[in-house]
Amino acid sequence: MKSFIRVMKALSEPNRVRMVKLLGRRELCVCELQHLFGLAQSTVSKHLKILEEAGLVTFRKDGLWIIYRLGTGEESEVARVLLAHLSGWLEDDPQLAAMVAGLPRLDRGRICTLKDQQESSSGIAK
Amino acid sequence: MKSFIRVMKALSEPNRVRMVKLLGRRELCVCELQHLFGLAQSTVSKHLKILEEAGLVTFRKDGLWIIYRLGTGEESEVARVLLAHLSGWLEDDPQLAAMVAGLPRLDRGRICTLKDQQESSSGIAK
DNA sequence: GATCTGTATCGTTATATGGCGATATGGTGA
DNA sequence: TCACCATATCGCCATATAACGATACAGATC
Repeated sequence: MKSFIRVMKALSEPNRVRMVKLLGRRELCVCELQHLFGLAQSTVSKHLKILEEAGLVTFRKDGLWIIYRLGTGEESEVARVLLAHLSGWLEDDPQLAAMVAGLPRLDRGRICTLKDQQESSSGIAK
Repeated sequence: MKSFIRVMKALSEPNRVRMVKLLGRRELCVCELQHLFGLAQSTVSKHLKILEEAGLVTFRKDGLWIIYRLGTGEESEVARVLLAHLSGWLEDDPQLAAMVAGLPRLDRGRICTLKDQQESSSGIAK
């Protein structure tokens, strides 16, 4: 029951669901997600931790960057099933669509390196 | 997105999930659930409302009783898919198993009619 | 109509959650 | 070693949620 609830709670928050959907397109580092969502870095990090503890995402390190990608759902059938369905669900969410549209223009090397972070007002969601 | 979140939130609370599982066995009125869970009547009613708004359960009236049963998920694919999976998931939850074991002994006419409600300490969950 | 009785709603309280800024951590490179 | 940068963690605040008791509503019975 506990692991089931963990997965359901993780997917009970719209921004977390959008993160999962985006990671279904391609892997993303924390600062890319931060720019896409227009949230504080600490907020994004916390969301990712919740998703990771639910078995929905994993990560690898690349230098200073921590790059998140979809989990395989190996540890949790619930996670596996929901990940499978999520790839088709919610494609019509406007905020998600806007972020997906912005994905190609998203250049990790350019975005995560600038220190004038106030330019992060290019954030889309909330 | 909103209806998706509604379903996920509804299934993010262990007692609500157990209610869905129990209703998968047979339909139950509010006071039967109240006795099974050992919760206040108002709490049970609120949980059922949340499940109903998510499309996971429906109800019919039988005299004074309001009898809840599983929804068909007609209105929501998310609800339909999760209801289908839930019938197999979580069968090993101890609290749920205890309630399922008590189902045969549960007699609506006997339980819901007594006014000595302090006997409701036969509640199992929490 | 008056009165039960089962259920829904309201008001309150304690805890959980999402958000932020500040700080800690840990790898990179001078 | 010493900055520096991306990320994680901490502390705080505002809102959401689960619990309860009290009350309102609605059907049944007298």
